[in-house]
Amino acid sequence: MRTIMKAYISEIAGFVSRDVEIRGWLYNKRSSGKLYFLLVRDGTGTIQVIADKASVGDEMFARCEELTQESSLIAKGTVREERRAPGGYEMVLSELQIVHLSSDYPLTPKEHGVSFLLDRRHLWLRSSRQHAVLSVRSCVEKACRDFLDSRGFMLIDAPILTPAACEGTTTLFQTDYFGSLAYLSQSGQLYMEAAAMAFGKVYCLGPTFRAERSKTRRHLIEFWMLEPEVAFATLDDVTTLGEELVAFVVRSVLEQRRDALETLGRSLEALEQIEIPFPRVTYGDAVDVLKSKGLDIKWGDDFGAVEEAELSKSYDRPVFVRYFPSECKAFYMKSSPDDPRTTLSVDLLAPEGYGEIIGGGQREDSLEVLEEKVKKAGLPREAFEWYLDLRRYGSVEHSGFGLGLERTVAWICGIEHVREAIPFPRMLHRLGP
RNA sequence: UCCUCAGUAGCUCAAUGGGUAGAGCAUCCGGCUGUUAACCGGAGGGUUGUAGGUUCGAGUCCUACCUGAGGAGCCA
Repeated sequence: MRTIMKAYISEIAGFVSRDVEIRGWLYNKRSSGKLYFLLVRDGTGTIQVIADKASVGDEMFARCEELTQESSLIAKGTVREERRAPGGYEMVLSELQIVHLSSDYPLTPKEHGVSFLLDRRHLWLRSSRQHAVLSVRSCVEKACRDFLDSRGFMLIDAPILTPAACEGTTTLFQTDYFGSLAYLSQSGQLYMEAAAMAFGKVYCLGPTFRAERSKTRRHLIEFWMLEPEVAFATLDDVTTLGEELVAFVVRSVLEQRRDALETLGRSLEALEQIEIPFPRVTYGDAVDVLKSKGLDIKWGDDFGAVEEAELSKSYDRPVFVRYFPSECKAFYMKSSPDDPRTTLSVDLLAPEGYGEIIGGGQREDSLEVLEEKVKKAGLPREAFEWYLDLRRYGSVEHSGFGLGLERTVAWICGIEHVREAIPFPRMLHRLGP
């Protein structure tokens, strides 16, 4: 018996007229009398496998009949180009082995509700849309890392268990740490500031946790952030960095995951417009614009979902809003030298109403001013002594930002809710599977 | 935490003004030689989220609770 080459479906075009073996799961099947059309997926793609009763024989044809949705199988056959087949290629079956017979697979090829699907997220991942979204996520993470690595940044992994709040304002998950309290990190930023003083240009990419009772399409309890931090960098430097990063990420997805975007029905034109430079407005100007549009907002208010959506609607690409009032931003933001009411801060709002995907700015580098800000924010000084040290031993101006991975993926994919942009979402009232 | 909406078959939904609970998909049986969420015929499948109330009679009306979804605030 001759050996047959194993192939992945994504590479099937290179095997035309050859006999190959594919290993995967039955996505769906259709029959037409003496024919079976098996839609097989192997994680890299899907292909139609055709079984002709006359040529495969009664016994193998009966095995096709026996196959249920999501049964695992090994199929051997000849690859050919076929216009009538989805994807343009199909495999003419010559041998079929059922690895495991699935029964009563809960996700039928028809519609399901969100709650039902989320309860079965471990199975939902197998569907083509989820496959597409998560392949974009994988591409976004790689593009982020490639971009920063190519610019000489060092990856510094931030701790998850921390002794205190990074930004005392938001709620933290608490856990026991051998008799004392520890908290799950809500940002790696403070540690990145320390690392920037050691390595110059650094970033972290990892999960963060917010124990906020948020319940919107833009919120997760556990989400991932990319946080670059650069020594000797100003607000302008880091604005430009964010702009080039986002443009690079979008371009990478367009180049490498076009098929996924098409599966999702994403408008490619909207993404192709994402080119630098992105518009930059000041917080003050943004408030004036919003007022002129009739929104009820005054100087000093932070932007809500309505304000963000209204602002981003005016542009066909992401827009930077800078110089927010200090009351809207965290204690470590450096005040503007020419207007102490405002901070050297920057948010990036994604278009099409997807809201804030970047938040950052220039950090306070004066020991005295930072001590005062820690005090004013009502934070426990002891927990921040190490952070204050960074201003005692060779303090320099430095800046950075956090990019929300799921919001970025949701925007690029054009999906409604961030919960689909992460493999296993943790949300208010949902911890599992 | 607040506001709005919804819980009926495994899933997605329907059921006039209160009068015997219905369809598609899935499952099982039968048919079809190029299907595209295939199609056609047949079968099984229900304590209508829970508890109470009104009524001759409640999926439908009332009260409370539970669960979920959408949104707000906060933020990425």
